[in-house]
Amino acid sequence: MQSKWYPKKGRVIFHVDMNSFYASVEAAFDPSLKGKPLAIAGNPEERRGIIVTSSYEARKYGVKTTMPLGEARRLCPELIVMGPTFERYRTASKEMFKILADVTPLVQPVSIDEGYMDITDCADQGSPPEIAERIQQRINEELDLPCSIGIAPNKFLAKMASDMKKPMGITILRKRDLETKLWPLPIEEMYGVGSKTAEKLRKIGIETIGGLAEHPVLELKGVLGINGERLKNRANGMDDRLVDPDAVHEFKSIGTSTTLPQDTTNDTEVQTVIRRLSNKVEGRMKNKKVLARNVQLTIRYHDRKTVTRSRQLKEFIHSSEDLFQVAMQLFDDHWNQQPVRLLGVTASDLAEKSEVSQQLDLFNFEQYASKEKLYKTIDDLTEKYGKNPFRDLSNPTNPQVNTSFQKDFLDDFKK
DNA sequence: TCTGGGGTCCTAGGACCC
DNA sequence: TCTGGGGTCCTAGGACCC
Repeated sequence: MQSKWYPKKGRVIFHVDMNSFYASVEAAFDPSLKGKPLAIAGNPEERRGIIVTSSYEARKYGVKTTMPLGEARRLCPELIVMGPTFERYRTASKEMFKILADVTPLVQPVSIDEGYMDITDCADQGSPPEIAERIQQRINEELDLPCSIGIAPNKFLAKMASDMKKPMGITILRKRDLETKLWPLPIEEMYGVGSKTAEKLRKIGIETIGGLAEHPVLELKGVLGINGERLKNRANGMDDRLVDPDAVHEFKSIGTSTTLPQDTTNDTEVQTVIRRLSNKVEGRMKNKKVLARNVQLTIRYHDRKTVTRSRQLKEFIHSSEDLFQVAMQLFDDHWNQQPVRLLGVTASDLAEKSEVSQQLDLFNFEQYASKEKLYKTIDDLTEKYGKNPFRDLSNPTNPQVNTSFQKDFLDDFKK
């Protein structure tokens, strides 16, 4: 949520973007790879082999992210291809964010290799370009990794700025630079505009970010809905989103999926895969100490048509057996008998384990002298807080527990 | 050469309640 | 006797990003 408060004074936001991160980490790990065309590809020998990241040397040959491996090899016969080593990337990422945290606690990681910083109150450490340069040098000297940094008054402009000079760039994008630096760019280079949106915009005569910036908002809303207005504001350099260091902990779903070695219609094979995916999701839920109340199954068919089917549950679950049962039920209910290419299991509507067990305690009636006493206590507290935090008291297995208000309520109740 | 796996946010319709 | 409109929840799909 955005705070209602916005600073009167302009902010200074950095976007730090690691350059071809996976490839750079591998080259730092094994310096003999430096200066060579290198690509990281998911499972090189299987059909899921697509390019995840490539070094700048490889990019010169036209090797690009999401390109099938075979095509990449054709474009660049001497391409060195490696599978990903995620542990290495996670370690490097942690070290990188440590360096950012030395400047300010206002760091918001957005993925393994990029993050925003709000350095508005870091004037004592030097000018923004000086701070950026120090960060870039430290990451380069201590981790042997290149990065680009965008400096701007908000997140959107900082993001666009970090893209403007790579690798090892530092780019300042001020409001007064919009006309010369941002507006001439083709519309699809705008963050938030993908191929579908770009196509719609081109249909109404918009070719550049500048064209979007000055287009009548009504027509934009007609074509893109509320997003049309937001994109127009961004194109005009307006973006109020705050740098939120806690956002990274507020994840909303945990899922995993896999493309099968071959398409299948075999029920036991499907069962084996869904079992494996459920185990994996359970493991990650355990690590994060969360329970889930919604399970989603993804099926991609041989023709790449993808359907998702989900079920909202009465109670929170955590075991792989429960995940498996729900996912398998969804499969049996909705599979159209066509060969399956990919399967996925996702847990969502998450709650922290500690909060859910508090809930269960609350409704363990035996610990109170009587049900009447429990309800009386809840009534008293409801009066005190002006509202009852539980959606439906007649169904104690279906409470909602995600707000701090509810936490306070529960803490109070325990007294 | 045929297109991975991890996510988030938004939209829209139907069910249901008031 | 006929009927409005708001709000929330649930489900499914689409768009986008790294």
